[in-house]
Amino acid sequence: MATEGSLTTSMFHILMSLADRPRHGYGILREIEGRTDGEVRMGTGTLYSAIRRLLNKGVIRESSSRPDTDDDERRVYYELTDEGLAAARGEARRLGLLVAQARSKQLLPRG
Amino acid sequence: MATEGSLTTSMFHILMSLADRPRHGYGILREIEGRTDGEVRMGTGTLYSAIRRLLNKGVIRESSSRPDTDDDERRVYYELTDEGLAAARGEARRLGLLVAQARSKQLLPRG
DNA sequence: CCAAACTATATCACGACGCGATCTATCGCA
DNA sequence: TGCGATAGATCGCGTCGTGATATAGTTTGG
Repeated sequence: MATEGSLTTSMFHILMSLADRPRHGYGILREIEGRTDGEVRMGTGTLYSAIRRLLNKGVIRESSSRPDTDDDERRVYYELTDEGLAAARGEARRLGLLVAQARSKQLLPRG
Repeated sequence: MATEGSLTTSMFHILMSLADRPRHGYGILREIEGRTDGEVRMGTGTLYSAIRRLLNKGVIRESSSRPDTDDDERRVYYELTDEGLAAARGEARRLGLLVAQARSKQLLPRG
């Protein structure tokens, strides 16, 4: 839709994963699965193509920080840019409004 | 993503419009714009192609009920099916969880 | 000790979807 | 009469999600 700066659900999930700390691709996958109790399972095709697009948009970047223990040299770490944090907050705000509207339309309990 | 029965944001907006009463295409457009304070403006390309897909999915159907006043014979009215109401509630619930997660990641005020 | 499962990244092709542009036609109003 | 709003519809382009497939190192259970 013509909603400035809005993100797809996949992209928002990825930004949410990176909101608290840098993570690598596969780690993002597991964080999403864990956070959503296994309800959301992103495939690697979705993940890596979304990462490429997010890099191009400038909302994430490769991170040089790596864990001092349990590292794996194959990993590529990513982190939010300032624009990425702002984009994530904007999308969270939009979704919050959407949920409030759903509640007022009796689509949720305590509406 | 591999999230059973999930809807795109456009589709969810349309189902929300139909949650309280049947509406016609152009009416859905204006309801969305009004409900979101003009932040979301869906084009007719998005609208009518989404309506076709929602009809095919069986979540909306053409409605025979028409307003007794201020009608316009050009209009085509739509309403939610039982499956459509369930789908809208499911999506609202998923989005609510997503917003709660965003809040716990400090992406929203009062998090 | 070896196979299977897991970790990790990456690409491809297909289909679904968003979206602006464009078209046709009617309606309400000045 | 003429113009803007209402109303529905389609087209093509570009974006995106997705499963399949490939490659390869690591861990773990039997």
